[in-house]
Amino acid sequence: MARPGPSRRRWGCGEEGSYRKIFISSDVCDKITDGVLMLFSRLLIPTLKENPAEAEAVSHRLLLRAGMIRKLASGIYNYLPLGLRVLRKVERIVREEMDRAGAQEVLLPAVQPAELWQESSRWQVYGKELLRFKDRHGRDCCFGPTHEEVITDLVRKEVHSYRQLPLNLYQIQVKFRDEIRPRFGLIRGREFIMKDAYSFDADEAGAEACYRRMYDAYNRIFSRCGLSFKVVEADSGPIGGSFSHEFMVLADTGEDLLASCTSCDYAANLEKAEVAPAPGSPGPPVGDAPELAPTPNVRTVGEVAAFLKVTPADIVKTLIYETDEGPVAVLIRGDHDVNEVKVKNLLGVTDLILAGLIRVQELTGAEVGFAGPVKLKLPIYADQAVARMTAMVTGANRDNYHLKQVNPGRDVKITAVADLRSVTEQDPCPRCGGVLTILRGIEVGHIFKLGLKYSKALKATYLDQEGKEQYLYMGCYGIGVSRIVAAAIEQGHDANGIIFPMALAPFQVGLIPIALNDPAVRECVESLHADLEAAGVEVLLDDRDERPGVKFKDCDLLGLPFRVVVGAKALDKGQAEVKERGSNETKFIPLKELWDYLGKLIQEGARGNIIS
RNA sequence: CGGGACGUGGCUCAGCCUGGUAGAGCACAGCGUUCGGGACGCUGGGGUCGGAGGUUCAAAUCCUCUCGUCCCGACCA
Repeated sequence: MARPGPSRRRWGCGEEGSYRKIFISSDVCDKITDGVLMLFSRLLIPTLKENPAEAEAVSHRLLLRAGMIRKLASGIYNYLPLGLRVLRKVERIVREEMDRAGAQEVLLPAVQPAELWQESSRWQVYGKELLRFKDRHGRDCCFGPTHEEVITDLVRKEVHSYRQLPLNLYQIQVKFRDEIRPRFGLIRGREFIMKDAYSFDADEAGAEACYRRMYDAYNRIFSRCGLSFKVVEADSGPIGGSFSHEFMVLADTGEDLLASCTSCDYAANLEKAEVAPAPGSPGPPVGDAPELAPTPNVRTVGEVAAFLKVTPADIVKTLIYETDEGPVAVLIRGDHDVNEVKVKNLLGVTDLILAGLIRVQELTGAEVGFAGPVKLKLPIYADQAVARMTAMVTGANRDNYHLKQVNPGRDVKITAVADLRSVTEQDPCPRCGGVLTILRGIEVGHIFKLGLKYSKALKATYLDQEGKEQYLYMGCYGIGVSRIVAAAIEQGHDANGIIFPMALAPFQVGLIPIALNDPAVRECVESLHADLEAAGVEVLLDDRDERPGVKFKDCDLLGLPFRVVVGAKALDKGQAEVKERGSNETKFIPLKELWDYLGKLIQEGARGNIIS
């Protein structure tokens, strides 16, 4: 019989004849050792009927139920054979696209010496997330949460000339971040698998070109993974310059909020999303001076609004923050939310913490709930919406009193006005004035320009054409490889289990024989299995001595895109039943056409796997 | 780190309030019957009730401490 397509021996199989007689147990072990057959009964796939108590998020639950992962400790997981297969699929796509974009794969150590981190001064800065320990000689070490230091060290030692540039190195590595709160299984583990790439360029223009190449590569990667995602502008922190994008998989369980315009292509992480300044200019001050109003035990915006019969938009919250440069006050309109990332960036500080009850009393002279900007002896930063208000209501810095008719320019000494709040769906798009929606997403990729931060700290330089020493321009590009596995499940599932995109499914076809003891069924399944494997289709043959219902349930749970059932009835007509996991469509296909039928569908579904 | 919940065979949980025999379902092993959507019968193995201390004649149950896990908020792929 002619084999369709190239005979791919993906699992290093032996003779074609060895596909046969798969149910003869004495042979089976040999074949398994050879890696020829993927028999359900031989693989470690400990599926669970019930939801594990420890799992809440869909992907976490289903990964456990499908026997893909098991927890070893908080935020630390074993990958079982099926889970690993999915992970490998992601890795393969990532490798292919990184290579295609001109990056080179390396493998850097997981354990790193403290010296490098001290050199970049992140040993002090990184905090408790960095897992530190000592080796037997008492030398400080850490388990790498990221590899800027290591890669920069490598490159400063090996790269000295502009002739060696540009350079883009990546790795797929286990990382460890001692997260405050690991959660949602693979979405936020402490140990996780990440692809991280670092680019080195002679100048800024080169760095930006590289950034764009990575941007394109990332789009290809996530498309190929079959994910529905959105690229958003991201906060790059104090060092990042103007370029930073995050790749978000849209999912209700996402931990990130993003604002997206329904008319243009503006999209940004909520931390970053700009608020368009309102048009027009503020009206003249109202009244002659602020007016004291008793507000006994009335503290929150809601309470004050109700008590004084005004709207939250008439009120201004005065938030007292502690920073590494001392305390500050931030003014936000009552119906708005402060955006601490924006505040941090404006102030150029790394620590920003709401002051405690006692500190607030020290600094304002009143309990929390009565702080106000009038005569407050702190630097005062006002959101642009506040600066436009007239006759606002604020705390009086006196217990049980508020002030009415406060006018920013007249009564409050404002240090600076800026965009300090988060956008809402009521705000217009800052680019086109269109309508914004707020969505949830899982961050699966982040690219940003590092500039000279690390090359300066670690003195990574090269000689340019004039023989002048120059710092290397760096970029950094991460992908949460293990997180993608979870994200794909968050996006693809139903009540029966996982619905994997073709490109990530551990197998493309689940082959289920009904009534194994029927020789005709057995014969048919054997040859189908052989034909499909030979056609390059990955098949999981459920050879277990289980009732059909059990096999159907497991097949659905595992999320294999196609289920092929061979039963006596259809077989009499020379047919097999093919069910598509995603659509639940069932068709009876003549056996002879099966590989052709499936092959086409799989190719279509896995456009991702084909490099165009 | 703050707030909440929970730790009882491999899994899901009951028992705890009101102290006295450790239970169910699933899973597992054997036998038999079944066999197109998580079958059934019989038999069997498996738990120092997270750990330590205390109260008590007696602790899964009450008290204290401790460890671990999960959920909600501040970090990040």
